[in-house]
Amino acid sequence: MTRRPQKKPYHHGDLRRVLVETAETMLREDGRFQFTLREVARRAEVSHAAPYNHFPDKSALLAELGMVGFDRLREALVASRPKKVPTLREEFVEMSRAYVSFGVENPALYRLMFSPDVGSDVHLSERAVSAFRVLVELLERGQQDGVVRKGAARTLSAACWAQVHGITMLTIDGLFMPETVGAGALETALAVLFEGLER
Amino acid sequence: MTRRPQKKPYHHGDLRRVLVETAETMLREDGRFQFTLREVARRAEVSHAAPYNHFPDKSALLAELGMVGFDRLREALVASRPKKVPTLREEFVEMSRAYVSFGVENPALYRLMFSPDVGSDVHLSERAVSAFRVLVELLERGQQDGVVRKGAARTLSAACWAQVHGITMLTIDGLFMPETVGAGALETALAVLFEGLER
DNA sequence: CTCCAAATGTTGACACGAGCAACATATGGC
DNA sequence: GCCATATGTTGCTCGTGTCAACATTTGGAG
Repeated sequence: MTRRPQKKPYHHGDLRRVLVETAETMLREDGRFQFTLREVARRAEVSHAAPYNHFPDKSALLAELGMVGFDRLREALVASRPKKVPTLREEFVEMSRAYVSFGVENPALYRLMFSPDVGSDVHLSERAVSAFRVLVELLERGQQDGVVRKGAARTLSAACWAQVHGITMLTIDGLFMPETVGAGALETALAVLFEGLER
Repeated sequence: MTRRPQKKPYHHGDLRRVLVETAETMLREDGRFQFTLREVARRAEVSHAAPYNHFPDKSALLAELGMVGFDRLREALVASRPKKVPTLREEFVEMSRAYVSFGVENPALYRLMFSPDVGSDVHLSERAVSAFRVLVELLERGQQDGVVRKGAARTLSAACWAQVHGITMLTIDGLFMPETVGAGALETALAVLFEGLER
């Protein structure tokens, strides 16, 4: 009789996961990146200090969210490959679109992933590099097929990463809009980039 | 006798400007973007509520700083033109370097310029577009010389902007470092980009 | 010159978030 | 069964953004 499942037990049981998920939801709702630990606790129906049993401080929770974000991004990139056997260029464009879409659809999360608020967490950088590697592999295949110029694949990939990251950020900031940069700017940017990659 | 110049007069005289300059200094010192209105007031040797006579709220001061930042950036771009009559490519590379240097040398300010904390201030966007136009003009000249592919110059410029913005941001975040992206990644990225711009 | 309205500063409040400490309750290994 | 530990709670302290009430200056209008 000490346990009444319909009433909340003293111990939550899986609070850490719930906190992360709740925070994720808040990021998705907010658009703006502005959430408080206390608000997360409130939504999780837990006292304002409870999160400190699972995260040393706020930025640790943010770092966790950032890692989740990079994992998601990585998955989105991997999943972007077209079904039909595509040309490398098609594959490249699809992956780039997937990247930008991810950021535009999750602006607060995306910004968080690159925010200084998460501190310079080593694990976070590792996740970022892990997502980055998906791009490196694509370019390596392109080099084997002779479609992509010679050179260190990770260096060429960095150029691509910078390009899509820049497009994503500017779009989120409302600076990459048709009235400013013209229609079809995304397509143009990707075309310029890819043609620069060709030998 | 009501005025004693060596003692601080009740009215500051030019507080608005001092606040902006103080805040700028703090941004330069901080590296991290983390400053408070009260700290600005403290440094300006003024009461904590004094800034509210000049800015409706914190984000208004931030927006002002952002505008200053875009003006500085614009000046840096304009000043980047090499002395000797250069090829367009040289000019392009120099301007890009100047852009990235600006961001890397003023990380907190640069981040602020693209931060959601400043709100979507219309004036800020205008300043951003104004800086952006320097790039558009360069590409238009390139098109007249037949060095740059045809197409709306502002759309091609957007691709460049995204590239240098991405490089700058990733560098500030410590993700565009040699151990991750290889040595000479900046040069490679700019080469890829420029060659993509050529017809 | 005088006097008042507006501009500009100051003090003191309030609400709220981060983080810490002391305490309460559950859990799991012995 | 019992106690160390993990997990939650309550209640503080401190700092920040913002507002309201009040003080001091300044710049005209008369």
